[in-house]
Amino acid sequence: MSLKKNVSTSMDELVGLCKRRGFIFPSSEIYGGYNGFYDYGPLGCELKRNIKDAWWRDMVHRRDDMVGLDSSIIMHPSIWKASGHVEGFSDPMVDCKESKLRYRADQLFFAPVSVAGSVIGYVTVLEAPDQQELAEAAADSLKRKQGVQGKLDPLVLRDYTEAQPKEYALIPSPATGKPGSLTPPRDFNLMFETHVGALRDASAVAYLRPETAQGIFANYKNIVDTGRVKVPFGIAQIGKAFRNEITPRNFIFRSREFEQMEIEYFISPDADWRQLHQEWIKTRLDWFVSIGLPRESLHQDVHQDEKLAHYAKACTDITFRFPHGQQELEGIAVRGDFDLMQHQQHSGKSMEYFDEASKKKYVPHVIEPSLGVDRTLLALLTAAYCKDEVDGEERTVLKFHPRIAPFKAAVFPLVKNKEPIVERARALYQRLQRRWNVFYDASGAIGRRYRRQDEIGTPFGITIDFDTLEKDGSVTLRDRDTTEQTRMSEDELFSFLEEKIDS
RNA sequence: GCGGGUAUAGUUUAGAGGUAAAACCCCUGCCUUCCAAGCAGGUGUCGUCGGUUCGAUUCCGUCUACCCGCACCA
Repeated sequence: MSLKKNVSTSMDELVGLCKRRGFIFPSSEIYGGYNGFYDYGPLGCELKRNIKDAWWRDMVHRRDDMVGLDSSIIMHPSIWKASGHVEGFSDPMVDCKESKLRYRADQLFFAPVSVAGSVIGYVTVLEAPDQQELAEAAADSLKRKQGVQGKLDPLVLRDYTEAQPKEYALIPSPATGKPGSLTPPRDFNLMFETHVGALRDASAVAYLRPETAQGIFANYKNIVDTGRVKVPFGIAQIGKAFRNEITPRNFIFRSREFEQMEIEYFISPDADWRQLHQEWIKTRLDWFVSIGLPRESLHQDVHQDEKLAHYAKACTDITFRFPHGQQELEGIAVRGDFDLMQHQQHSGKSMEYFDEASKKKYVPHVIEPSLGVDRTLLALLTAAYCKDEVDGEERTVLKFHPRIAPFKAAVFPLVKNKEPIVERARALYQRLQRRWNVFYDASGAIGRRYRRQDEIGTPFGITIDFDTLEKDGSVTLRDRDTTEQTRMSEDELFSFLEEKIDS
């Protein structure tokens, strides 16, 4: 058997396999599909559930400092005002009609150029550390081109969102340098709106949550008051989130409805957050490896200070080599006390915590490891997808870790026209089924049945043959990745599977 | 949102202005003592809406979805 590395898994192949085998379907496909939404089929929902279960077990059940939460998707609209999503979770965009380029209005700066109080034109610069100098140079060149004498008045840069309607026609496009080709800024809030109650007026507006994290902050006080938790501790939540993305793309990587697994880990303001941050990064990297992502496919993207959001002290993304490029899987941010302070201010409720150990009162800071379930699933599919050759025949294999494989094992009677073999196989299948999600298949040649399971990532095939009945009761266990076979007793089989799947 | 491309069975493809095909897959039966075997049978298709036409899956337009590039991704 020769192995080919899956160096260039193409997204097309993956999408095709997902659909063909029932992992993922386009949403509403019978009506032509619906951009940005996907459905998880029989195998996909098992895979997804296994990912979430593994995360919950490892991050919540197997730790002493974590508790869980399941908050509502629609929450009081004030939550999103406090969090900044109503104001800030939007990107006003500007298009240049001539060059077809698009800019974020808040990253595009302009200023009227005036000499001795009279405006001779406008200049535009893109956001940059030296934008003031660039603008002044542009203004200078404008003055010379127009042959105007005199000293330039000081330039006052404003971003494009502050432009007056009458100025739109005067501001030059950064691409062409000519005025008049920029559109007015178009506002785009990424939150889905809905209405709560019978009235559909402005007072009834509510939002589908764009992240699960705010549900955690909103319940922080409840959990501190009732949960017998002590800082440092974390609250974990898994749930759907919704963002009205401008351009969903790359299959389930960026969709409008997706599922998050988020932790808010509350720490003392005096704690060594740099070290705790590093510990979380390691914890999360190890976890990805434990569910089957190769360590060498994972990288860290450390955000530079100037790239950080205003509420973050540090942020490191864990990225993965997806078919469409090296992209973010999980963000691990140090958010300080921004969110709790915002909610304290907007709700008027104290978010202070009394620390018994230090006898101090404070609002805790947080470290936020936040990842997408769907992205994790896509990463696992990408990593698992392989094409092998077995005896000259190409086969497609999903080399899932047994922990997350949709089916843990498949049971086959070697032939189906010998009733005792079939009976014995069904009996074993039913025994296994009490414990794991397993599959039974009696149709077709045994080799075909193995290949079918290879393609959906079932790690083990168990075959009942004549020796099982006539000799020692042993069964054949066939390994998906090596295709090697081992005979073992049913008792040995159970302890083998237990070790491989549940450890 | 802009530009380009694509859309025929579950998959990969063929096809012609006049009853739409093949291979593989899938299902059933027979056979089969470990890697997609064989035999017999079977299900299933022109993305949407509109126009031209006696007749459109084919020509034209619309919409939708997908792919590539640009832009975007607190």
